[in-house]
Amino acid sequence: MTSPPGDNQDDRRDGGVAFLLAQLGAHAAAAFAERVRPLGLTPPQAGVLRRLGEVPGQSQRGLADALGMHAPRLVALIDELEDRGLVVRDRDIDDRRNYAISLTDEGRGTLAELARVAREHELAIVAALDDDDRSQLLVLLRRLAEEQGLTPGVHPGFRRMGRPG
Amino acid sequence: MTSPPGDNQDDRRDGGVAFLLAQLGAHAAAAFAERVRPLGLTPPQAGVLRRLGEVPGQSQRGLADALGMHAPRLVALIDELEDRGLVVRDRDIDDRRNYAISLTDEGRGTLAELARVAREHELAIVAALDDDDRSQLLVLLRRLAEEQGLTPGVHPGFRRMGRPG
DNA sequence: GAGAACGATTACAACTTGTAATTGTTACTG
DNA sequence: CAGTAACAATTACAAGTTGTAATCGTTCTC
Repeated sequence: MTSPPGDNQDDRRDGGVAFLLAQLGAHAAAAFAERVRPLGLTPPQAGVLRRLGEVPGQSQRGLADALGMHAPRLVALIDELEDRGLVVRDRDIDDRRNYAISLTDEGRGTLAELARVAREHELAIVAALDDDDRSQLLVLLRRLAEEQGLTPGVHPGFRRMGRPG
Repeated sequence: MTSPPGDNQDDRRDGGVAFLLAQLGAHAAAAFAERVRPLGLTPPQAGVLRRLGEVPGQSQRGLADALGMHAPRLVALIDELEDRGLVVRDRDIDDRRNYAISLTDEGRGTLAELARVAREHELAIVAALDDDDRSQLLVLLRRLAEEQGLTPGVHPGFRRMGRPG
């Protein structure tokens, strides 16, 4: 027994770490969706843009794998981003089956705004903690994520997110 | 730029607290759904049972409010739980509009299994941490949840969860 | 009593996601 | 140098879930 009778509410569902993570995670995801809505983006689209900023010229298959989503889903996302002029599809000269997806100048601008929004979002979420506590929390969460085998930057919920306003 | 020096990657999307919370939260929710599936329950149904264990004889409206879900959604959940003999609908004698929902003996048995599963789930999630770190994490997460105005025990994602196997 | 308010229910519509089949291109192989 | 297999991208389709609006019975109030 790790928890004495007095404070064994540690593993109770409404007070345990697991439930709090699920609760806070859903809240953080919803809040982020709210923040990127004014940019006309959904969280999955934001993930696509960010990934393209890191690794330009990827194929759609590569993007889909990196983001953990299915190919048909990605097609629709790219379609919308391309229609709005944020990304372009260029044929890969070596292998014309592949499309090389890249950011346009406008896409880079949106990505910059996205970075700003993400920064604000982060600050809003950790507003209750001072710098020391934030570092502490970051260390603990990263340890959990690693133990659970989660890939950095890949959000399991990229598959289901609401539309922009 | 790849990874600038120092620790300003704290607010980068793939490493910040906000993203880690969303990532871990989605993972924890999915893992919990997986664990309750053998019991033939979805997470929302598990929430209903747990709530009924705490406050028996509630009306459906009371339950819906307490769990943060819409009435029509709750009707379907109760229907299934009642068909399986886990809960019963009794008319409120004072106000016959209300149905008083209670657990059956079998429902109490399922609730006990549910508690066991939840305990295992909690331990699996925090497996990477020792007791001190768990307490520390719990304190930090509770502070975040309070700051964000989250109601203890109410999961924002109770509205969308998969079916049992 | 007559009408407004409320709980529960049903029916409906919108949305999102996963699977399967299609097309065009490249690599392998006899 | 065919001809087949494999792969990227796309399209079409089907399934499941969720939120809104209308319906029915009951209760409170004037």
